[in-house]
Amino acid sequence: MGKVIVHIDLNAFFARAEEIRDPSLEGKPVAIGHDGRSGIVSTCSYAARKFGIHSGMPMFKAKELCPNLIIKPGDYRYYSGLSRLFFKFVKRYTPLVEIASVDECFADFTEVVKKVDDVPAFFRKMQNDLFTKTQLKCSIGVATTKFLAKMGSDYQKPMGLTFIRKRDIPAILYPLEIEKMYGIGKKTAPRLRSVGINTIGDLALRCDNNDSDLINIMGKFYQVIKDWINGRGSDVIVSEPEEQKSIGNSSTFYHDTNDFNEIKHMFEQLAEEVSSRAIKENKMGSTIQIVVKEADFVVHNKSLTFDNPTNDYKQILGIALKLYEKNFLSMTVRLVGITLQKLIDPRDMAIQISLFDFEKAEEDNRTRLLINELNRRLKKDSLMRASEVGTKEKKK
DNA sequence: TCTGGGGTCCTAGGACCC
DNA sequence: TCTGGGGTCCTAGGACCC
Repeated sequence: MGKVIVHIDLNAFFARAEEIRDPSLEGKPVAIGHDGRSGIVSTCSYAARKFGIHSGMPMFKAKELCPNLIIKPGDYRYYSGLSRLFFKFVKRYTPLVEIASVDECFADFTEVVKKVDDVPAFFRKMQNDLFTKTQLKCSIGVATTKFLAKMGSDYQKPMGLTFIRKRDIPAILYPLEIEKMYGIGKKTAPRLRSVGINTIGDLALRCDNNDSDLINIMGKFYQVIKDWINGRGSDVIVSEPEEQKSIGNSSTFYHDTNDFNEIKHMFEQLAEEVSSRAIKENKMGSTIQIVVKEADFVVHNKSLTFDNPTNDYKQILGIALKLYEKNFLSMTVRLVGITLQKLIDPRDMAIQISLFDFEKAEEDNRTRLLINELNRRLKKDSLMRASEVGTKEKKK
């Protein structure tokens, strides 16, 4: 018997949150996002969607489609409070809850469901209880794997409840357009269509035949997709929040610029944000990456790895500026960002050295590669000796 | 008035060594 | 002296998701 994996997705979460706070908004076209030159729609209510508005759309375009659109800037503190309520609600049913993002989670209901007679009625009640207690609306997907549960919660919105057993895959998923497949984005979808794969059903058929076009397009992801679509995907719920891998901040200029002072000022703000978040979360990183987006949207990254992890504002700023000056000076840019990577908890660190500058970091980098190398040789050497000893002892 | 900001993971090439 | 293949780390770029 397989597991019972559930995916719960809050419908139009930010927009719904605004409606909960101000019921007069209910039924009206509401969009969350910055109403500025380069603002885009983060989320919008179902009433707004009827005008053709969707997330990711430039705000000015949304206003064209719907002149009466109500625009809210987004109150993320409030949203995350509601979000915590939602997870708390789900955890009352089972501790096996994997938080996937602010408005969705997976949960393992295998044991819960064993005590239930009418399973669809049970989930319908859960959905209604969430609404009564928090006013939040959700869609629920119930399946044997995380992928199928996710596709299930996406199938009917809002307040949908969809069961996808393995035998339901052809009826439910096969007719869907290829863009509906989780993991297929706007780059891969056109490539799949160009080789005649237009629906998930087409994809499934070509997977069965180990189609070479498909393998070429998908690369390593091919096997994963094939498993997903055949109902063999992962059913493992990771309840512990995973260690964060990076802390970053980026910002788009009001106007594209090559004014170094302006850019420097932006880097100062970004470094301050990254540093304070890292300190707050008790993290230090030993790689600093800057990202630069040109006026034509071409993105460049430069990074530097060094020996002694830091979360110090001055060090982060210093490295970011050096990377910028070295690679992008005089470039006209749209956005810049700083990301701190290779995070560790400083409490796990044995040594901390405060001396720090860019040249030293670059030198450290070379030194560290050498140390890595020596370390490997040492390991190899000791292994060899161990095996030599083993041989000698055998001979005895 | 075209196109945000937070992330994660994968790939491919270069450097380096055995 | 020439050469192959395996392996790891760093870096830059890309794709995707919410």
